[in-house]
Amino acid sequence: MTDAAADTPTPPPTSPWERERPARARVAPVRAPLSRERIVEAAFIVLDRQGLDGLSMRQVAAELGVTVSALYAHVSSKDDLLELMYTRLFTGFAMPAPDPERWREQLRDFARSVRQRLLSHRDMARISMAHVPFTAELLPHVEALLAVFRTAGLPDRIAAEAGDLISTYIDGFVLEEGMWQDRAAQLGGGDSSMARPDWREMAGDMQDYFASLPAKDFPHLRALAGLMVTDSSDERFDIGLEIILRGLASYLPEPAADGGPDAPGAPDAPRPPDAT
Amino acid sequence: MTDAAADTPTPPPTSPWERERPARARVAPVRAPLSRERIVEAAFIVLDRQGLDGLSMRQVAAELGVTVSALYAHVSSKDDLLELMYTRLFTGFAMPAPDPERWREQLRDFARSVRQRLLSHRDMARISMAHVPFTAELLPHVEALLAVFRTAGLPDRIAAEAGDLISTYIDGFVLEEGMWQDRAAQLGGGDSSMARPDWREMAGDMQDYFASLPAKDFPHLRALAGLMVTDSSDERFDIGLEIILRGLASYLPEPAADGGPDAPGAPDAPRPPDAT
DNA sequence: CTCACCGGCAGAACGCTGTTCATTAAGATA
DNA sequence: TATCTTAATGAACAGCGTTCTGCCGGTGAG
Repeated sequence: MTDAAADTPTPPPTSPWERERPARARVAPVRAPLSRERIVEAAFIVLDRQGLDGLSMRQVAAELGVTVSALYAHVSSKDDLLELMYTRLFTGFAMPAPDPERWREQLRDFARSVRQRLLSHRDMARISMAHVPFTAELLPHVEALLAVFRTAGLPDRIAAEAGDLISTYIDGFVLEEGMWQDRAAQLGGGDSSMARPDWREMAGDMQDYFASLPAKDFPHLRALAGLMVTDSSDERFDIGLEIILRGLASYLPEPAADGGPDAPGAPDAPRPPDAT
Repeated sequence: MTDAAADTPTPPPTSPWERERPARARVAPVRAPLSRERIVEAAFIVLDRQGLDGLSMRQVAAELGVTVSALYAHVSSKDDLLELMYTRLFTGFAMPAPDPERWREQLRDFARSVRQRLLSHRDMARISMAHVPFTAELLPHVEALLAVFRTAGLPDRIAAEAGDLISTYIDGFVLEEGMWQDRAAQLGGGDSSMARPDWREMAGDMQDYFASLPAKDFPHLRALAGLMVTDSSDERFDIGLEIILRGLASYLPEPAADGGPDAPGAPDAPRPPDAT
């Protein structure tokens, strides 16, 4: 504070327009010491903005106002970060307590909730597809799912596959949803706010394309064009899910004459979504 | 040939040590003019050797003894090349003529054949997952699949989803197979010839891990550990497939008492793979 | 109070990627 | 023989994941 002040002249009193960063606030606002959680958080922001192909370590670092190498002090690799994002997507996910009388509804709710979580971040199904839920944080979820299957009365060999089957279905369905969405956005233009109308337009184009196929060679494709490309994917998701649930139900012993009106087990007893 | 020869002086007679390329035979042996087909072929070689992550345009070019930019005269982008590989994997795939009495067997054969094709090239399920079979070359296959569903008697809304459901299942299953295989190889060491013993060892480790979980918290996971990680994936594949087929069968009208011993339609009539 | 330490971040660098550009060599055509 | 077309080259650009070295500020010991 003596003559040393000549070497480091006291900066002029911070001018009003940059008053908001008084103490060493150039890049790192001194707060938030860059934890794993903050990195994951920033990664989700970049993911939603630029998609999985645009999710680079440099972009995540830029989102945090930090250099790339700083990330590697908390995250060992990009794969590590992706795995963190995958597990964080499903932590806190409420699993049902197994109820043998409601296992179909429980699985329906489960599947729909998983799909919603996957849809809550762009390209999340692609990330989910590349990972296996056998990490320590996600094992309880697998256990809870198995519990639903087994207490419902499914044979062990069926229960062992059912979880994979349903999870694969959800991931694959949402993945495909995202692909169509991307294709529509890319076809229409870069503006992401235009995704909606472009999607509807593209669905119409697809139906027109199917309808334009030679009737002699593609009778079934023409007949089902209106069903394969629909406005809302919710119905399609439920139908595929119902096929799986009915397949599982076929492995239950026949309800032994105690059958209430909602007795599970009979493969044709539970009402289909709307299979006229 | 007048004084213009001074501008382009005739090169000295090729010195003896570079005599081996008398007529433009340095890299391209003048034969095989680098068609799309040849590029795809080389891409498959690189894919099998280095996996999808090691499949770069430069590697493909090197495999052909050609520079990168030469590829772009025949292929518009890497995505284009991947799509070419995807469609070529399934061109020439024999689809069954729909037979209402054998639709389950036909679908089983179909699914197993598709799985074998996916397994015939490394990481092929990852490529398949990223594409939709709605290209001109693959549309007949979709049509044939729909024909099987509809002539079997499935409602249209079910038939429209069944193709996606089965395809997604196959892709997802093989994808997961490959993931475990990669993880085992990567854990054991880079030597690809060691893949087999490492896989078995890893399956044992997984089972041990499941068995070591606290019995109080993971009873079902412990009970099914031996079924979820098996030596051969063939059984598991068939079981998941059978669940789907039974689910589809549940949408058929009850067989009207004409039933032979192999009558399709009854969801519990066809024998499960081995669901004790 | 001083000094050494040490963790967390910056900056630069390496080798790789997909893609584009101008250039060149060779064959075909007139 | 002169021109045109084709196909491949080599260099370049921007970006990627990852690693290494060095700085800088806060902390505990003497």
